[in-house]
Amino acid sequence: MMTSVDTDLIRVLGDPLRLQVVTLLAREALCTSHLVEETGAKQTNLSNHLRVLREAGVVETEPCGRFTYYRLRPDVFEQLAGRFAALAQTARLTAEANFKRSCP
Amino acid sequence: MMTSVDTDLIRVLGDPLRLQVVTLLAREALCTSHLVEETGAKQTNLSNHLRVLREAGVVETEPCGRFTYYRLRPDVFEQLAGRFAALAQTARLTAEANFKRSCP
DNA sequence: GGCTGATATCAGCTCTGGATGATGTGAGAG
DNA sequence: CTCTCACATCATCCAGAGCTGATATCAGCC
Repeated sequence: MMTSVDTDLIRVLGDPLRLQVVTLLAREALCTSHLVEETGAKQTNLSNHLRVLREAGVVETEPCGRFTYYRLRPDVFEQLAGRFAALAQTARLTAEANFKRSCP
Repeated sequence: MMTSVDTDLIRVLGDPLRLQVVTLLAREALCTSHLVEETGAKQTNLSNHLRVLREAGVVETEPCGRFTYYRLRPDVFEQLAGRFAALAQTARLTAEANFKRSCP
């Protein structure tokens, strides 16, 4: 079954600061100092969250001298959007047809 | 700005058991005992998670005698899918055009 | 080489959030 | 009315996740 929309990925995106970072990175590649400036979060904290995003495959890094550019991986979000769209579609169908399992 | 894809909603969906429930409910409306049976989780635990889903507006309930039917609200997922699709699109554009803010 | 600035890692604290057992509520069967 | 069953709520426990300060790494500049 196509059930499991990888929980870990959603979990990673369920944090306010991380989602803010993701939203910022969607528009342009940024390095850590930019993100510190934009979010107001401390460097250490941000670096920890970026590590989480990196390990989840949400972002990729490109070293540039002393700086490190972070950019979003669009395919991750395309897949995620697709999963949710599919879920929405089956839910819509279920709602319209009023599918329900009878009480035992 | 259309930035903030409501973190709370994503957070709610970022739990394995809750996502499993959502996936089950996408196909057919079920009552708690069904979900207990399907997931193998304890009734109390499941009831707690259902409360979270209810308060997040993800599911709606319909009492039916002693039973309570849970059904998914498709619009929630349609919106969510739309948000992620938009995010994916801007990220795709950014990646192809290689938008990056210059290092200070 | 030594220094500075950018970023990552580590260790520790705190507190949220999930799991569980006991209990409350409310509807139907007898 | 009473008993049972479906479900919700409450109180508690504990692991995990986020925040922070200190430290390590690593690249460029002098």
